[in-house]
Amino acid sequence: MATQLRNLSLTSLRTFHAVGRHCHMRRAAEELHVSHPALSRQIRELEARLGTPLFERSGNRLALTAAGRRLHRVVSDAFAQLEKGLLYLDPESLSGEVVIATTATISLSWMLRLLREVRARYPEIRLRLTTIEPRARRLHSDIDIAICLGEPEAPERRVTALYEEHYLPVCSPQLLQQRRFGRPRDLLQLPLLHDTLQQWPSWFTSQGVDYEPGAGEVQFDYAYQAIEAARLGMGLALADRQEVSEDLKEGRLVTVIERPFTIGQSLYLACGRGPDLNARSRLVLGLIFEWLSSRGAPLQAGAEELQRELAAAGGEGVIT
Amino acid sequence: MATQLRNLSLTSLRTFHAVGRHCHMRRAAEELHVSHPALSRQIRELEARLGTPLFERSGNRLALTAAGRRLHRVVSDAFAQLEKGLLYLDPESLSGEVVIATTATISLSWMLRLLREVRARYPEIRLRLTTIEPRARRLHSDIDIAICLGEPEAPERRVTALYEEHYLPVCSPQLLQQRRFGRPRDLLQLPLLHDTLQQWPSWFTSQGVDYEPGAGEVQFDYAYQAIEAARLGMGLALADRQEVSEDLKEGRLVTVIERPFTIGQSLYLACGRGPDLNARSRLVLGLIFEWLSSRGAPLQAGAEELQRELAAAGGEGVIT
DNA sequence: CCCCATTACGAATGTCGTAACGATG
DNA sequence: CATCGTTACGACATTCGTAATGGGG
Repeated sequence: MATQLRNLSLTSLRTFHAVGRHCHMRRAAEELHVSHPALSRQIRELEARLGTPLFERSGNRLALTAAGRRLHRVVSDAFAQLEKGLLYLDPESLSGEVVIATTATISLSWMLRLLREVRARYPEIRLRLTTIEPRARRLHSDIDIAICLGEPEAPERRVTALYEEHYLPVCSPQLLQQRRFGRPRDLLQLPLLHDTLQQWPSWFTSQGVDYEPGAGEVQFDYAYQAIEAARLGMGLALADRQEVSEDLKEGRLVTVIERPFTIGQSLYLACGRGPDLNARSRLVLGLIFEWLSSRGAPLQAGAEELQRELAAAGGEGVIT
Repeated sequence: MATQLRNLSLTSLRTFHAVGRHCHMRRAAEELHVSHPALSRQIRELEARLGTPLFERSGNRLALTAAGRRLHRVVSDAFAQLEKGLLYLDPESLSGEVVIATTATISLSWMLRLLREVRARYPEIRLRLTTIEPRARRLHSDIDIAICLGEPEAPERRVTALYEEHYLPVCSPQLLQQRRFGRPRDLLQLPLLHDTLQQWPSWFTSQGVDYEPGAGEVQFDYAYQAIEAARLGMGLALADRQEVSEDLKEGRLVTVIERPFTIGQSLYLACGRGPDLNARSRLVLGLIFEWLSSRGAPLQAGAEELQRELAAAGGEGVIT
């Protein structure tokens, strides 16, 4: 059994790809622009190398064996992957700018890390990051991709809900030390860090606790400031899980108590429709989706649909 | 720009795979058992076909261009996939039995569906499903793979925690109708379905509600019986999210209220260690992990490690 | 002066197409 | 007897290896 790829002729795999798809030599030969006997010999050679029949010959009919089906699945996947990867090789088609707009909080929490990944893969793409206000409704026309908190008004663009924000109380592990906070009311022992969304009161209400301002509380304009303050051990911030996922993974922040809490606030993605979406933006979008899903963001149905469309149009590999 | 795979010689891709890895013709030639000039021409031909330089020649040094890095990533992934797929083609190495042991509830909730998938892919493998009690500590020696509720005592096996059970109140959508149950105590309006684990009282306690047996309650021995009763509209069952994921997806059951609740009960996987784990079992394990992760099971760290080991040893594609 | 990549040319290998064969329904 | 897959054989094309060339350090 030659299980090593190096012992195989890759042309025979390409042949097998076509023949396995049609299960019909004549048609496969037509597709490949070669004669039928050529295929027959390629297949036979491949089977000999593998030591396993790939087709069941019953009379004049061809049918894949179980091993054949397995190989065909693998070969099809691999070829599809190659085909997709070939789409965006040409630096010419990538040269140009992609303008990304998002809030200051998102840019600090994950967009910058993502852009580092984008640049490593596609250095030909010039990137520009524009900061917008959290509830911005209008988008400047030269923005290619926008990630907004709240639904923007952009009828000429494709607007997709990404995921609903899911807020967690987080703080520095030093601040928490060994203590455990089992009940929501225990959190009032620590200073709370607010931003203008003012979610702490509704969080306590949702947990059935009366909230009253306590000692050491600080009010910020933006969430990223409250999060940075939490990193510095200044108190408890209420942050979206996705926005602090890297902090949690790397231990700069810890969750204090696990309670599901949302205020119906969603992240929205706005991009050009079909032809208005250039190849560069499609690539960046593909990496955005890979980034979010590889980090467990609970993508909404519309977002997954867009992701599939992009993948079908030709995405690439996996962020490592 | 020839972005079509059919216009490329696949041997040139194989050559590129080696040369790109070494960035050194001489060493790559050694690996492929061919002469250096052969590689040089293959690469040059490939670049011509693609219309894009893949290597930057500065003096005598080779370095991948951005396009080259992208192509190399894609090609490496595709070849790795092929290589893995080739490992388990031979029906000979698969012929034999795999004995899987699990609880009655798990077998009905997802194991049978998974086995259908396994059989479709590897019909050469004979499958046997053995039912064990939820808290079984001892495993019969001819079991290849066991999925247990609670940690089994099996020092000679590799025992891995899969995920912690996460219980949800579920019922038939007909029973729920249009009503919404915002507070945990509202659930007492519906008849509760119990199994011997008796988790309803602790669920209510965890939600700060005093529980007292109400009208229409039914007590079963096993969880799968309570779940089936819930499907039939007999009342509310408390079921592990994973165990009812298919029911939720297909609308046979709906969640009544979302509250995180665990009782520290975990699913454990027991299988042979290294050499005791035959190829057949490895394949089945690979599909088990793909099944669970593609359905969003919150796998524990040890489980993901085992999954990676299996993938490295040679798994296959994705369950569709 | 050594190491490396590239080019040139004759040789070997592999692949292909045409034609004939065998089997099936 | 029409269709299909397989085998046989001569021709073509690609790829290879050896030897020679040209840059860099």
